[in-house]
Amino acid sequence: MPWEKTFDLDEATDKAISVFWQKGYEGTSISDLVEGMGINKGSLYNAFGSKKALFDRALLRYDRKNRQKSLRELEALEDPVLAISTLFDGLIAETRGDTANRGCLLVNTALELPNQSPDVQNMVTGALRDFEDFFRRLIVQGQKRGSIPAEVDPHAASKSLLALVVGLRVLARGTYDGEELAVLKAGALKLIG
Amino acid sequence: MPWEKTFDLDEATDKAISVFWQKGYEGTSISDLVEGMGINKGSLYNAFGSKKALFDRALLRYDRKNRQKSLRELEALEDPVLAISTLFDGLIAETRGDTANRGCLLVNTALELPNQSPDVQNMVTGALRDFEDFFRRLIVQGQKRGSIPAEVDPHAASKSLLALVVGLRVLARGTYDGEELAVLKAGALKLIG
DNA sequence: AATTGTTTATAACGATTGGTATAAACACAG
DNA sequence: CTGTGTTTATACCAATCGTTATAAACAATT
Repeated sequence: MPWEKTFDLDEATDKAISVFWQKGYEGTSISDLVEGMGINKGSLYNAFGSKKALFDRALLRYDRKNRQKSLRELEALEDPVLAISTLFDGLIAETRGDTANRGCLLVNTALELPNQSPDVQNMVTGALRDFEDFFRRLIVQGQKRGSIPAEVDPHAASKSLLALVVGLRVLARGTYDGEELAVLKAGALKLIG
Repeated sequence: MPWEKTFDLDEATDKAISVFWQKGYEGTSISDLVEGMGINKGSLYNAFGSKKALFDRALLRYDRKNRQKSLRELEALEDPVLAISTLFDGLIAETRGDTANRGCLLVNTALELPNQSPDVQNMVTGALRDFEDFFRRLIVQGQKRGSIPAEVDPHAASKSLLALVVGLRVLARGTYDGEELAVLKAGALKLIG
């Protein structure tokens, strides 16, 4: 048995994420990927098969490492209002550090949805519905504990919060700066207060 | 003086809008435009100069015919809460009729902002800030008339409303259907109530 | 009918697209 | 040292990209 791979697939995927994130799927060429990932074109096709397959893998990994991880940590706070407040603080802090205005790969992809493959469509819609469920669970929990008024409709409020997050991500790509986005947190809290 | 043009520039631009709207700027090829606009490639370049120039013109016209027109009509209602309520009704009705999930050309472009030309960047950010100003004027007006509580912060609420609209437009591209988007109206009214 | 400028169709431009092929360089196992 | 299989570099593929050029068909004014 000879030599079993040399570069790390996940590391290479992380670099691919970075490229897709900046340029979008359509706007990214194989040359961009070869340059950004630091591997040869032959290795890329040998390891990942195609541009589309690489994007699928990159998007899946991005979602797991970012959205899923964050939501898990926030839910572990066991304090719904604090979780939502902290979520927005995090989004705003992330935007402040995002000098290239990359926004969120998931939301960027959500806007290209009709032109994406079914695999990608399912991943994106699944992630967004998962996000909405997260908000709904928090609201119900908060109402049980009395920190969120019973008049709040969990289904309506969770969808509104998701729309607010998505809107924030879009506006972060060049329209609003960190200071302007910060006021959206007040809007989020108003939706559950 | 000979023959002064045969096809209508604005009509042709409308058809170009339709193509860009469905496929995005990057995803639209000259062939797509020639086919969709029903004119020859030579005529296209003679009349519009370049793909980029055509997109500039298309985006400008789209904004004027849609966003600017709608906001003007809503402001003429002279009833801030009704105006915002009607705005969301309109967005939801538009989404229901949008079987191709085209969303909003302006928001679609806003998400591609960092990769767009300065002209386009300025047009998009200008339009979004104009949208925010529209909300702020309505809120101030509503507070004067007593239909909107004085505790509402016009600057924060107007930005939150804009984010909600933008989020709605993104989620309309394949994640939520008309019925699900309808609940966002309640969220908007809560932000000013 | 001659002039003028737009239309069309068609061909071509160089550059780039996503993807494949090839062969030498290389790293490990036996 | 000999396999085995990955890496690299390089060349290549047909197709498409945005754009320009050409020449015939056409519509209007003079």
